[in-house]
Amino acid sequence: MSLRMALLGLLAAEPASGYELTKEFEQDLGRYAWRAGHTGIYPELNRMAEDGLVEVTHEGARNSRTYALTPEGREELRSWLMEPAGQGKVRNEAVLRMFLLDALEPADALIVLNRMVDDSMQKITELRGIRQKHEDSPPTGRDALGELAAEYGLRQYEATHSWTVWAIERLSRRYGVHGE
Amino acid sequence: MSLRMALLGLLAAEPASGYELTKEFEQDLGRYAWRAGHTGIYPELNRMAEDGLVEVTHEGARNSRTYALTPEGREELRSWLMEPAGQGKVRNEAVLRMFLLDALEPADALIVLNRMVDDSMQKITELRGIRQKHEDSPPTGRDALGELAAEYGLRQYEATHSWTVWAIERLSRRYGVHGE
DNA sequence: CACTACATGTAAACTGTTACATGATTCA
DNA sequence: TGAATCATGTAACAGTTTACATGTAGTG
Repeated sequence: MSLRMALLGLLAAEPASGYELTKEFEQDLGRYAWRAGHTGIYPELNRMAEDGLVEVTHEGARNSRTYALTPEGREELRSWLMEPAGQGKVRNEAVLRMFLLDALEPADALIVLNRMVDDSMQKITELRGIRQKHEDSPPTGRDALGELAAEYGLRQYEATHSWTVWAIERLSRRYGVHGE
Repeated sequence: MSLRMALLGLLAAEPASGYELTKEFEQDLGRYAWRAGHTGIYPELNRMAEDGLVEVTHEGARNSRTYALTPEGREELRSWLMEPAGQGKVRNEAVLRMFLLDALEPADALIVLNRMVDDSMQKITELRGIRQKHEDSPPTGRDALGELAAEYGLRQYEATHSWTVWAIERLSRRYGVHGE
């Protein structure tokens, strides 16, 4: 159901083909929120068309079909977004790795943690650059989702970074291990 | 594969039965990292036993079986944790909802965002309480995973909270909508 | 003409969820 | 003894991923 909502959300911003939607999932959406590949997306678009949530508004070169929301599709998305969310499905491999770090020898855990510090710092720098670009020229249409995503991602990585630093301190408090 | 690693990680901290592991997934692990129910866990434990990664060390009342890691299991977990992580699988319904908020009318989006502010604030308070408890009596064994989780969750919700506040400001900048 | 990017699809395998099922032990 | 919790499982279904498959259009 969430894949369906993700597609409705993207199409709400602006009509698009399955191919374009697939690329969207390779960006921020797939990075922070929901992963999907073209083999899931194309059949789902067809089912959504059958269910009257989207319609083909244009057929272009190379057999491409541009989909747009129908009023029913827009309403379906709205009621999903408005309903109380509850816990929802969570599945994040990176976070799982963090939780299981205690299973490693302190020296090994430190290697992994240091790698995480570097990675998150790099992402933070990258996202601050993107934010600057957004400030210079505010994005519109589907790109506005990228603005939400960049701000979310930035805070996310800052949180991860701060956690990692804490975890390294915790390690050294416990075992007196010190990294560079 | 990630479910398998999650189980190995929990068993690395301390031997447990499928039932106990299931409850663990209902706590922080299922909340932030990886969701799983007993119907997935029991068959996976059996497969892992076949593969020599875990073994039954004790059979107790009510047909309960306590599993422990074998050396092979420990090595499997270690190499997974040490290998470079890449992007990994991400699937988070709550984040998806955030990204798609732009599809709503500003007034509706504001309702949802205000709900998010309240929710995240409540979680932050809750987790600060848990952290205080951990400081008073440092946890050991499998509970230490809860300490990692609580610290991670706290930073996570703080990031979410900060993002939501930003998103509300963004809305009012764009449309001049104001919430309470 | 070769290569890359565009554009869509199916089938099998794998993973995960929901519904159903069973029985043991503890506690009021 | 009835209810709650402990404890494990199977089967059908839903959802995802991987591998395979095909053809079009533009670029050097």
